[in-house]
Amino acid sequence: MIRTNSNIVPGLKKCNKCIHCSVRMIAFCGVMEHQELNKLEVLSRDKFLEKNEHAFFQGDKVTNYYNIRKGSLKIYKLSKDGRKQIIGFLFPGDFMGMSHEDSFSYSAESLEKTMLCKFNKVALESFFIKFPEVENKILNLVNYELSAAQDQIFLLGKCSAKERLLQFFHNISKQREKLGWVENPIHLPMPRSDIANFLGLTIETISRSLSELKSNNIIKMVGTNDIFLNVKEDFVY
Amino acid sequence: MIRTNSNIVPGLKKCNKCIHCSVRMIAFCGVMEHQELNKLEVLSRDKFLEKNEHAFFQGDKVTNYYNIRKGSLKIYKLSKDGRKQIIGFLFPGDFMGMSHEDSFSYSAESLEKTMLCKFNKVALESFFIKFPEVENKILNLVNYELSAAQDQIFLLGKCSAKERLLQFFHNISKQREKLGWVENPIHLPMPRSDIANFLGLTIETISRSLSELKSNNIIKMVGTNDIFLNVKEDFVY
DNA sequence: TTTTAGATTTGATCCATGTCAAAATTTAAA
DNA sequence: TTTAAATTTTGACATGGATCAAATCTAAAA
Repeated sequence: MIRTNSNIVPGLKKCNKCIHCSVRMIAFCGVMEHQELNKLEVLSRDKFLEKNEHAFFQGDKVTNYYNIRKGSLKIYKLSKDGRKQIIGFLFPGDFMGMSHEDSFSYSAESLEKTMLCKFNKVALESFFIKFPEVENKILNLVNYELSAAQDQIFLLGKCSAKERLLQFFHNISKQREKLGWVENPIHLPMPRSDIANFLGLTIETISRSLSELKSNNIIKMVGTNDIFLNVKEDFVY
Repeated sequence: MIRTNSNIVPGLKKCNKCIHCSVRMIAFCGVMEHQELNKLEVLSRDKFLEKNEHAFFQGDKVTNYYNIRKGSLKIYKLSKDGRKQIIGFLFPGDFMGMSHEDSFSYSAESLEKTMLCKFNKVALESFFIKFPEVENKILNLVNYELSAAQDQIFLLGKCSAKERLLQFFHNISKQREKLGWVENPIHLPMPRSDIANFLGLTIETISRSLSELKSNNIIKMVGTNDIFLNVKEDFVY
């Protein structure tokens, strides 16, 4: 049996220092030198989420920012009349919680057991003033998110159901590559209903598209949530 | 006859100082004091675009950033196989050209005669280091853009053709309000084909939806490009 | 003013995806 | 293990918006 990091629970607190953090180099903390890192570390508080637990809700006042250290979340918006649209999935290394106004414009809910670094908003913003390269890195991350959102607009505006699903899988594969995880098979931490919602489709269409991709040998499934991709190019860009 | 600002062409260069700029307070320059503003002004170069002229193309190396001073642009992405998706429209006060990588992830084309302030990328980024409140303002603007992109994802994922069109009109109305222009009637600087593309629909569907909105007295049209909105609430949020 | 090319609207038909229903599978509970 | 609940898949049918075609309308050019 292969032991994964997730099994190493005892002693976690002691190994928890930023300097040993496995996602530091892809998170905003990656721009800091070791001595600066210590000053950031004292601002950080651990926050654990059970599966399907919210980090915050749309409309809540923004008091904290978060780094995702382990696990995953969905972020979604609700309209006045109760319609829900998932606008993204977040993975280790992602920064979460910034808003252009005082309150969150979306809700954030974990897809599995998840670990966050929580920073007081005011404290972290003071930190930016002392370490402008940190704010600059955050600006770069927000620009990256904006670009991802624009890609999603393309997907919803111009792609068929099968194309949306395949692109979604490729995006998860690229995310894993960025994290240094095996790119194939990819694991889907979210149910079909979340995939459908995110891609602007229904679960039935997702299921039918999956069946077609399988019978065309474009993907291979192991169980319901692990997928091998046989096509490596992402067709859109 | 009512004289609008757009008629005042002679003497423009002389009235062109940042201090007198009509969009300064909604643009990033709005955070600067007068003496700082002079230092920014020397970095700025005027750039005029005729109708349907590109400011830059997707894939070009990013060497400049832009402020829109007058007119409007569409920004769009092209896929490998030639599909095009408009991902946004830009208006006076908007900041344009930031990217998370070296090259532009979209193209920018004017919808009408347009005036830009052009800043050398390296020079403006050096300016950020001296005036961190400017970079902070840009971060806020990018967060605003991100939020707008997320709203568009909601629109494409969950709204009917008629809802998309109505929300689009409301967004333009809000934009005008922000600029201190009359909210009603709104003027559409783009052709139907651009509206259709942006909303993930066809021109025929736009035309049919328009006809329905007219016959239900939700909008009133003057010519083909000026619209009175009778409903003031934006239904989604 | 008249002509002409382009843009917009309207009509007829089609199809990709949605909706509703039921069967099969997976996961959790007893 | 067995049972029950939830999730996923498959089937039959409906529909909103796309496609193709033609008729208007608008604005620029002659």
